[in-house]
Amino acid sequence: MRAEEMLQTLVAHGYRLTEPRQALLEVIACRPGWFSVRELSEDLGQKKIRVGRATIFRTLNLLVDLGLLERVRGANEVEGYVVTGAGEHHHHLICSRCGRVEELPECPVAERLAELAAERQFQVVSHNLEVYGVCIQCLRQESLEQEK
Amino acid sequence: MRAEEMLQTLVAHGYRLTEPRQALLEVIACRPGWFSVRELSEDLGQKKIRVGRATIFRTLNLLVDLGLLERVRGANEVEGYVVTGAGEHHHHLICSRCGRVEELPECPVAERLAELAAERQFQVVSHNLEVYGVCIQCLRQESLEQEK
DNA sequence: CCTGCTGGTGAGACTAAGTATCAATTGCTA
DNA sequence: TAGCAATTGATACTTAGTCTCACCAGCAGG
Repeated sequence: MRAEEMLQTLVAHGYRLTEPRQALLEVIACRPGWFSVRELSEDLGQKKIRVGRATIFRTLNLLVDLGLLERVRGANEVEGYVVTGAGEHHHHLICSRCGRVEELPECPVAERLAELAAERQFQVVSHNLEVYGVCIQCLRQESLEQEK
Repeated sequence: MRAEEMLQTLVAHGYRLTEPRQALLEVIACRPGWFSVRELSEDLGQKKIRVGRATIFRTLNLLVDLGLLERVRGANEVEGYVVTGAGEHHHHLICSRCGRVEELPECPVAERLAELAAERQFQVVSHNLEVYGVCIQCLRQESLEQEK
């Protein structure tokens, strides 16, 4: 998702189009997959843009609320975020090697979960699925290295 | 799971049976469901038992490694832990009201996830599912309160 | 029962995420 | 272009979690 689009969404929800927000969105849009707040700060630092810590978190929360971002615990157990198309329900395949994130086109839980929850009379409000593994690119690279 | 059993597991794996570990396990065993480190510390404080921060985290990590505990992000987005029967694969229904945790008897993801991942040539190593909602007890209580 | 080796502990400093406060600033609208 | 409300940044704070290092205590072997 491009920075432009995210800005549009902000404006559409009545939020102001400020300098720090633009800077943040640009940096976020450049990140291919999962990122931590630390990485974000570093990116900003490299671009010589100063944005206060508080603003970073405020903006991240905003984006999460709007469904543009999602909080995801990375493979290394570190908290971070992932850009998501829009507010729809979805899950991710997270590569433990490169941190890249692929979106799952459908929810592999929905059906069976509904049944199980009904059995136990548990009212499901939401759920959260994170899948860890190795993506095809990293698998290939690995087998190349082993050939040497 | 009782504190005794957890101690047995520790010993069976060659770990020593120390004072702080016993104290921690007892407090953990008393917790019905999800708990944060903060709650744990408070419980220890109330019982007038002093255990160093480092030891708490060491022990928690140990228990996670042994599969007796699991790290779970609570409904309020706070990190915490949950006691799990043993090292097997399982998931949880987490009640956002009372924090109680029910174990799911089967994994509602396994089948469909395997298919989806195969399609995209992603090698799944592990996955993590957390389900949030309201448990039957809290639902009942709620409807009682509304009747008034 | 005692002793020593080694695993375990606690204090404390450190990293990092995330929140709260509040005065100063800046988008936007009229 | 003036003004108001939304936004910002500095700063201090909370909590999770790690690391180090000197000290301590389980437990095995005598």
